[in-house]
Amino acid sequence: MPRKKKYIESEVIEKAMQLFWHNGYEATSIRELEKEMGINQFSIYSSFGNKKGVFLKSLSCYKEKVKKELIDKLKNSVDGVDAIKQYFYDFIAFSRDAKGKKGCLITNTVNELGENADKEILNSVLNFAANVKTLFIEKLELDTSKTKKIIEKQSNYLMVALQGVSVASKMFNDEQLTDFIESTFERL
Amino acid sequence: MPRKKKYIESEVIEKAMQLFWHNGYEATSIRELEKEMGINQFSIYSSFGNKKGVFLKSLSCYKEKVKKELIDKLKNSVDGVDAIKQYFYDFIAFSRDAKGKKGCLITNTVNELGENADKEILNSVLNFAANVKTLFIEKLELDTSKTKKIIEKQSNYLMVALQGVSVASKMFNDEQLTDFIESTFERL
DNA sequence: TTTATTTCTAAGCAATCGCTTTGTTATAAA
DNA sequence: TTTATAACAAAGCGATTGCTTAGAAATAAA
Repeated sequence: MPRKKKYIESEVIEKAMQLFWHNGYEATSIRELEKEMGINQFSIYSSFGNKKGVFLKSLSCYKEKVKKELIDKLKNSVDGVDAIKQYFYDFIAFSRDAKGKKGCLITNTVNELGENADKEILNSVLNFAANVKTLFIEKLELDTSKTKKIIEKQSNYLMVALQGVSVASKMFNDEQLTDFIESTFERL
Repeated sequence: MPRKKKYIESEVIEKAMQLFWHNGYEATSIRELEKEMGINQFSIYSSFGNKKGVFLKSLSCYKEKVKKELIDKLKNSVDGVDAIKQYFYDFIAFSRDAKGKKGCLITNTVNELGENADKEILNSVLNFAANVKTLFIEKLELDTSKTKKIIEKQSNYLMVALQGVSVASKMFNDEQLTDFIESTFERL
């Protein structure tokens, strides 16, 4: 009996995600979300509950996007360390668009909300980081000469390095980023 | 003829800086600054003009603190690369206090405000990064076997690595951070 | 003591925040 | 065609934002 929704939730969340990615969580207002998502506040709240709900869905959307555009490529590669290195370069391209340098939404969120962030948000973020690390470990294990201990150390190294690239991609130029990535992978 | 101020500007700015360091620029309200600085809004505005003015002074205060507690030690060291490595470890301790993990105020600011930040703020931030890089270069040059090109590359490498430590220090544990620092300096 | 000047407290400004409510419009089942 | 139901647009809620203003309190010079 009721009329149908004029919007598709996954489509409007993609737009919300872009806004959070550009501006961060707190700096993104419901009014801006209205405009960007193309639906009004009532629809936002009836579909997603509250601002945090929109953000959590946006985080999921971001993860899917990363999976499609970065993770799957890494997973399917037959290379080990070289594939991870390519992931770093791919991420830099991924983190940019016509509107500017956005870094990584996950890293941005940790940096903005810190350890005192809402637990659901924090879980979502940490869960993603854990997945990436697991994937790095899988790729490192392709070199069977490496011990478990070395692989653990190198995966920790790569995870922090990735955070560095995420922040640095906002302020450093391509030469500096290339220097970093090349140096990072020189001895792995 | 007039009455005297009850507060010392440098003292209240130190407290404002701590608040910005913990919570970021946007998330710090004038009301919170009032409480933390121990003076009221009128005094804040008459001394510093506006919120941005308080923040700019806070950035200067932060830089002085870093200089005293980290930079001077690095400058005075006779070591080269090892002194930089120690700087990384010192930074981690520096970035923590009883209230939590704060990262680096400069990095936090870049990550929060991005490339669209106010120009005065951006200048202040980029100027600091340039100073640190110059100092790293000086220390790298102590090894006279390194070419200019290698030193440029390694200094870029170290600057991005430092950003990584700053963000990662908020969410990673000490073992992961140590793995990162040790691995980072294996490559120099 | 008087007076000029500045700091102080405290109330108040418009604008915006996240969120809710109200009343209208559209639509699928009866 | 009627009717129940949900989506819609828009106005409005109290709270908070950065910032200003008005009046009282304090103090050094006259």
